[in-house]
Amino acid sequence: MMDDELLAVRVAELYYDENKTQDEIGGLLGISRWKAGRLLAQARESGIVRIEIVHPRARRLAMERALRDSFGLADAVVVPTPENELGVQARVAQAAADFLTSLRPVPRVLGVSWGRTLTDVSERMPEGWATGVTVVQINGGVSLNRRPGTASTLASTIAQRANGHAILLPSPAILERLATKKAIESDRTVAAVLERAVEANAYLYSAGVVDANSAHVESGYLRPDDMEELARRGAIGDVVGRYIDANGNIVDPALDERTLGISLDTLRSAAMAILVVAGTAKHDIARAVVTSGLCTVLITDEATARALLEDS
Amino acid sequence: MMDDELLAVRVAELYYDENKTQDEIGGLLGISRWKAGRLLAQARESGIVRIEIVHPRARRLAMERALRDSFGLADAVVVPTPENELGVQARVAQAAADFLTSLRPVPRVLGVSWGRTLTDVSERMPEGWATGVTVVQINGGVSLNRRPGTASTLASTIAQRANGHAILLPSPAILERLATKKAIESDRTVAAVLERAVEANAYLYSAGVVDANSAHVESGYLRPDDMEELARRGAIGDVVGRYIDANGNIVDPALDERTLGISLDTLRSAAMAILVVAGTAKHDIARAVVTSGLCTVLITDEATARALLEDS
DNA sequence: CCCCCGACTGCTCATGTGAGCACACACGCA
DNA sequence: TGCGTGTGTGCTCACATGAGCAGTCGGGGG
Repeated sequence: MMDDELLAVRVAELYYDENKTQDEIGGLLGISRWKAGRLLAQARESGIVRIEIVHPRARRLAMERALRDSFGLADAVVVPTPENELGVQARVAQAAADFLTSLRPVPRVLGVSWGRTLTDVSERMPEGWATGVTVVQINGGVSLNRRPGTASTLASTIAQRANGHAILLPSPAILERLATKKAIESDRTVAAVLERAVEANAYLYSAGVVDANSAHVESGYLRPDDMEELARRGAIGDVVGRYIDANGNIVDPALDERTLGISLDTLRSAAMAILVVAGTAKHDIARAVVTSGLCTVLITDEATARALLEDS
Repeated sequence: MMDDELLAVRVAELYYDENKTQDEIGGLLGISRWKAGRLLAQARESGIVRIEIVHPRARRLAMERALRDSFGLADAVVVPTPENELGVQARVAQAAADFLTSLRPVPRVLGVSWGRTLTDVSERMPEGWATGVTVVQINGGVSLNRRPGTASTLASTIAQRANGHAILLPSPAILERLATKKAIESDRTVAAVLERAVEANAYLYSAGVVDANSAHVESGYLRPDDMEELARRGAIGDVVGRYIDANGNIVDPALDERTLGISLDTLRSAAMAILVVAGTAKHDIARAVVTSGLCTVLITDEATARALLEDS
């Protein structure tokens, strides 16, 4: 066969652009119907024919399969990274909202963390996405945040749109003193929430990075030099307020003791823990979470997924 | 149906990325096999699914059809414009070479013009593209050109690779005086070539633009201020050395009289006249040629084709 | 109130398509 | 030369797919 590739191009053109049948193409190019078919398959495989699904809500199923296999996840959702690099979080948040909406069985109790990403997710939940879901906050809130109440409105929004109700955790994320934390934790109102939190059917959370403009610093729970110290100790980022290293281990036990919310072990042993994470900055923390078994479901963008798969 | 589009995306993903069968998809998404099929067709139509043939030799068959219909061409070849904008001519030249190679019936006598584009075409003709084709030069050569002999080597190359022979036109393109032109034209050697030229089965030529670094200026046939004058008179570009306006009419009859080669009417009444034209600069001259019936076959790039179709 | 119209659905049936198979041919090795 | 091997070809057959069609539903207009 002299120039197979060129012929494959002709076949692909006639098939896809002109939608001729393989038989017609065969007749037209003087080859058998089967040869045309084989050339076509070859063209698709070798990438001469590229089939692309261009839609904001489109997913990358091949990568999802790879992620599930590589990290033993129950499920994975990968959305294409948009060109402008800014809409990534929006895309991923939308994907998370879609995932929750079509999740079966519908979780009766959903544990949620807080942060910019999850706020975005909450706003994208469609009205009536489920009926009667109880949303529990799983770690301390952001009452000190400049935009007050984001943590609580986030949970409330998700709950309301499912005609359910939210159970909020009336506590800071990190306490200054261990004693205070113990005291708050044993308070009836707080303890009751935590009890519901560990019983959740599913957890939805994001992850933060060790960075001076983290929500923890912005909210005043940690100071910039605390961050530097954490980084020095090998912290990669945080999950439900708890700072971990590349292996998913707690970096600073003393600090962790003062952090109020469900434990990482609760997350690890959960039937369903959904991590929503987007953007280049979060590649490392995403890897840490995924490799240390903290999530069963990963929802992310294509670039992050590729980064995870590259060195698995 | 609440959100048809989103469903179409899911179907497309499962069909193209996961190659599930439409029946499987139906079962998976809780819709009938036929609905899945219809959604798929819809997704392709609405552009959610984009099927692209990425190959230097790929063509744009839909545009070719449109060009044939709009301008009454016998045939048209449109190649995708590459990203770098520089390889356009190479792509189009390759397409022209391919077109000639697979042209049936094989022309016994092929009339050729000269220029950068055609030189490119000649170099891309495959060895043994045909057998025994006589290649005739149809307009005056470029003996004064800095790279001497391009016009003749171009014709010779095409002829040699078809195991045929070239008939060269031993004359300048434009003569300084009408008397000289008449004299040369009536010379036996020149007249004989022109006789063969008008008998050609097919013509292959390109087009030039009215510009100070045109090959005509570079070769010394015209001066920069001649060009300005031509532009002032409404000249768009030249075809086989003859300058025309947007309607395909000769701009300067006196100049045209001094130009040696086949007439535009010969071209217009030819059974096959193949115009090879590439690049943004040549959109206008391409339009003039195509609308005034100077060619029966157009070989060009996608951007040029689009420009032609936009205001037809 | 009913009826008509259009959009949508799920079907039948003809056609298009891919997996698997037998053969043919060219090549390298004994 | 004879033999295996591997690639490429055209076939059969089962399955996937699209065109066309009748039934259904819902929303205006008489």
